[in-house]
Amino acid sequence: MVRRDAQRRDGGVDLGPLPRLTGYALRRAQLSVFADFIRTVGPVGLTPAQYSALLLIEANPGCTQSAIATALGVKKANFVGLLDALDRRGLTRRIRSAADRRSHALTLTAKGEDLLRTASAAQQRHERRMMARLGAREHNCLLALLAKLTKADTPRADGGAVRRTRSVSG
Amino acid sequence: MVRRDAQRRDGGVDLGPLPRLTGYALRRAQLSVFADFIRTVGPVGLTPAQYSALLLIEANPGCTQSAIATALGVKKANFVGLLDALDRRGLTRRIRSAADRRSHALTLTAKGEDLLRTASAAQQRHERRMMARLGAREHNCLLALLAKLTKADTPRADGGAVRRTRSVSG
DNA sequence: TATTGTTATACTCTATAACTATA
DNA sequence: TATAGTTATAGAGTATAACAATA
Repeated sequence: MVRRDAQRRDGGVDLGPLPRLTGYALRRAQLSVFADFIRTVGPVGLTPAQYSALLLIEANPGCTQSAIATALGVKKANFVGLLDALDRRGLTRRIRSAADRRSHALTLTAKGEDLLRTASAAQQRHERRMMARLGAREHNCLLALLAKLTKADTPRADGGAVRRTRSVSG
Repeated sequence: MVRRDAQRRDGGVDLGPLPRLTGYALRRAQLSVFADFIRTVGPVGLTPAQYSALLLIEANPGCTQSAIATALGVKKANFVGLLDALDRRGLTRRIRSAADRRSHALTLTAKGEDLLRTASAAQQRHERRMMARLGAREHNCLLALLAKLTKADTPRADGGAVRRTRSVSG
């Protein structure tokens, strides 16, 4: 019963140890799930990043740009353009804070709330499809494992401070 | 016992339903795992993409560029630069195929095999650390779930053919 | 001095089209 | 006519530095 499991193939090529590497398996799964998300929620007019930004603004009305950006794991500098696009479409609004006039209080407009509702309906169809790939119990198990895997590290975006990550190019 | 689980916070902001979205949880976990990979294997001189390319070439000596690129889920056009970098460093070699003179047979050089061995030692330290975050049994479970989640879809890179994915910008 | 939002910039990834040389 | 490798290019995503306004 010696199962040759280093023999998994993809279009005729031996994948070797690749499918057993945690990072590689995560990357493939993530791309697969995002592809379905984009097919399902994309037609509403939102990318995954935009959808998650709207969700966070809805859950934290009046919150600051930096706070949302950090929670999303996005640099504040890169969050500006993302917000600009939502603002331009009249989905969100930036309001100068009275307490601290450097910062913006973010809110959804009525139009933003409407679109978010539509997007969330699509998102739920997507989510149900992902759950169907695994079954409810195993899907729940997956989410727990992913949270556990993430918890240990993940000091990302601006809030992260000291972590260096020095990219290796070439 | 009504657990308010829409109340998970990150630096003072309510994450709402975000942590329960499969795609979002996958993205965060993947970034966390890749960050550890880069810290551990990066100093050897390989990115995750380069490491996986070397693994595939080692497992399929003489294989064609398109075959490797497709198996990795990379467009053949984008694989050229990746291979160029490895070739320039003397880790891989492209040999014109005698049978079909359009294609290249890819192989590792002795230097490439050496570096891959060093990288794999580092990769195993990384992998053990990821396993330690979950425990051996649960880590195994995670890999099984990810494979199941990926299997259903994933028609990526050049081989994918008809799939469109139309990106949503703005 | 430090922080918020911003601009500018650069580097990586990814996607598409078009070319060449072979088939 | 189709395929393998290549080039060029454009779009996202992400990283850093620096600036104005405000604290």
